[in-house]
Amino acid sequence: MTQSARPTSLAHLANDLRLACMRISRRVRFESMQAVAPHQFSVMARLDKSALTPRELAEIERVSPPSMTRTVAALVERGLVIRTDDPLDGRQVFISLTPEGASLLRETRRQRDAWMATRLKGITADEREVLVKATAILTRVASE
Amino acid sequence: MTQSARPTSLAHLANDLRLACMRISRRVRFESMQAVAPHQFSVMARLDKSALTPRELAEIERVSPPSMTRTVAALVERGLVIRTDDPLDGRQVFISLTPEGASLLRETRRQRDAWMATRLKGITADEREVLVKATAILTRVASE
DNA sequence: CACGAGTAATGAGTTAGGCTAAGTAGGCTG
DNA sequence: CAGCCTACTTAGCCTAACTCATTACTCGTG
Repeated sequence: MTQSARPTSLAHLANDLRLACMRISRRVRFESMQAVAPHQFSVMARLDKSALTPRELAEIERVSPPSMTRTVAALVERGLVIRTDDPLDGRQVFISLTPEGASLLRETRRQRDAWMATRLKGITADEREVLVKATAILTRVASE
Repeated sequence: MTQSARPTSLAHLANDLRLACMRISRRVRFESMQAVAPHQFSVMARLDKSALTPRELAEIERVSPPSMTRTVAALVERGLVIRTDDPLDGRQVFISLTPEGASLLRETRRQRDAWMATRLKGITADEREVLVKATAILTRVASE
């Protein structure tokens, strides 16, 4: 009630929309499978598109290189990612998903989507139409 | 583009909307002030409306009572919250924000809102109207 | 072509926050 | 008032972050 019935100033919209997104995000993370720790899952998600070096992963995840070494080691241990030597630069290694890792990633995403879809079942057709339009805007805003 | 131009099935909407919310949430968390650790900030936010006992905080944050003891101790140490004995039940204590804690909370929220508001400056009036409606729906969905 | 500077990754050691189990103090009830 | 329950804390362990130091390799230059 405090959220939705307020004047539509930009500041209020920013506040309410931010809170709504953060709550949704929080609940999605909570409800989904906990097969790997959040920081491990985050790394796996980065590897979905392409293989990366430990340093790149560390920078993307804003973590120190030794921490990433540790996280990667744990994922290698579990068979979810694999290390490959760079043939051109002997100092570097590439980290990529194993089939098991890719499968786990897909499964987790499927569960998250399922949770979200369940939530959306209760809305009306009009509301759905609003959310479809809003999603396009939000996606653009998030990527700016 | 992969996000917004897809058919409006419930499954696609769930996926796109979830991703958009999670990205926004992630970016807000990244961009805002890091004066206190996330779990500490979360506790402070809970104390904004009213004082709570350690047990209540532990349950809300889904953390064990000893962990909450530690978190609260760290916040007391920094002067951001204060412990008050319950005059009716000598076992209990109440945790509440100090003026400094309340001030830090406001400042962090202000920063987060500012980030979000900046993002929203670029949208059209129509889009804003869509987001206002969507926010009400999302807020309801997130609290179900 | 050898050697010093620079870079990638990792190892060692510390700190912080999570947990469980156990302890202490205060309230409640037969 | 004895015994039990509850609220919180302390103790001890585990994991994951950090910094600093080390190893292995690359590259540029004298």
